[in-house]
Amino acid sequence: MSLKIEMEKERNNSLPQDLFNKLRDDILQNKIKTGEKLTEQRICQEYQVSRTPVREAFQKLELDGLIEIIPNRGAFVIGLTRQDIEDMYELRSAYESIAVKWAIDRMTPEEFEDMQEAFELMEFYTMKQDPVKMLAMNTRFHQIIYNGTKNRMLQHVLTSYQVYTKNTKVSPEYIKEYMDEVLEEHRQIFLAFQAKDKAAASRAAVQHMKNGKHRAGFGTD
Amino acid sequence: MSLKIEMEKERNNSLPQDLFNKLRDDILQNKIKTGEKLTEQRICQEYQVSRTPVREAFQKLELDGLIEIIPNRGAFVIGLTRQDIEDMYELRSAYESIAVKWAIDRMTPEEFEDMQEAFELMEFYTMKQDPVKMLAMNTRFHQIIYNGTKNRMLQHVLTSYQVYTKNTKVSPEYIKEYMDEVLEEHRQIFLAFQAKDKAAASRAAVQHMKNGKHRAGFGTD
DNA sequence: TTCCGTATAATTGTATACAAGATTATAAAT
DNA sequence: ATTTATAATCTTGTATACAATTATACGGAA
Repeated sequence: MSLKIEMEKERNNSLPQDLFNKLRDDILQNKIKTGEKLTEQRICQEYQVSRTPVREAFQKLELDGLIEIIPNRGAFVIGLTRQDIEDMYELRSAYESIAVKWAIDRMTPEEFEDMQEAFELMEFYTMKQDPVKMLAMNTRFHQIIYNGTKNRMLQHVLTSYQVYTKNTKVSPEYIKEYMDEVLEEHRQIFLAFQAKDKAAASRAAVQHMKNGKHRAGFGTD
Repeated sequence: MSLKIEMEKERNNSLPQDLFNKLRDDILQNKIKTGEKLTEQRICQEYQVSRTPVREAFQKLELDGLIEIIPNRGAFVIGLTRQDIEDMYELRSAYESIAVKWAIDRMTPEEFEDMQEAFELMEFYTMKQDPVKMLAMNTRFHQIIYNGTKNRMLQHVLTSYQVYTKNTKVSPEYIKEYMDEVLEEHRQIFLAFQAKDKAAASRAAVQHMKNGKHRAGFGTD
């Protein structure tokens, strides 16, 4: 099965973790539909593994709110509604605001250098008009901030939102038109970090989320 | 074993779910120390179950950030530092603020009635000086708000913070002194809900968190 | 046909078995 | 005594087996 081969390429994690990641992406990308039942056996055959790791992945999916496990009945997919995604931008915005403030105080010099490098690469790939690599650096830029907060709960939730957002987003081609805009928003965040200006960083992060929501096709409520 | 008997009393959930809840509480209450290795066999013997449900519970604990599973090595407890708890109050505050605003718009009349009842019972148990039942109603009051937001992600995160806070808190006897104060803070929130005043509800919720942090022995940063 | 009950099949829940990797103990060599 | 190599033991990772519950199919009665 193609899915299995695809997965084997990048097997640094445990089997349950990989299954979790794959199933999560499939649910977020609507390859697996809302309400659908995830039969253990089907997943087993699809990935050529036994029920044990599949069940362990299911437990994680349940805690992540992507499926509901009804005892003795099975696992049912819970998708994201338009409202869920719209809400998520507001939740993420609140946490991004806190994150930049904490990161400015708690980040190590090494992490700041990483951030600078990530930003400069964003500039580079914007210039080269390479949306895929630009997006990868975008993800990295934010991830460095999350790690800089030194708070596991915040890191986890924001990373989760990042994955959700990425998977429900539009094509790289569409992004191409907005690359300059996105770069400028990150520049504002980066400059605020350089100046260690927490208020400015917070404003820039919130604005970035607001614009991101708009770019993803959601009104500014 | 006493733990098993204790657990059997309230077995409406699945076995992995019960194990998850029990282990989470034990970690938060520091009965299981930070850094300690959770051997599957030990948990199996303690609860008289096989490794399968134990491993499934471990997966959930890992996603919740309470343990770290190192492949082929085992599960190691990650505790909460004082800084983690202090941070949590700020994270929770930001979400409580959003929650009351959403709940005011999205709550059903039935949910509002439940909220009113929960508040009135808080008044009653404050009068009766019963801190345990007062605290139970406190939990219920907030839970009604969370459900009122109609957003699963927010519900999940806030419920999680609630569990964390509850388990790291001081004794009911200590709470007794603050019952009137706590009641008044909830009255402010409730009145704002009655008036559907989102700004006032947000202010009241944030103030409630700020005071709660102080009562738990954490300076107002 | 429609409804209901029973029997059969399918699926989930839990326990156990086996394989692979990690840890510890033992013994030999320096 | 210390160190290193090797073997035994223990722990985890995965698969399978068995038990319990649920879903489905079949057949008879109204």
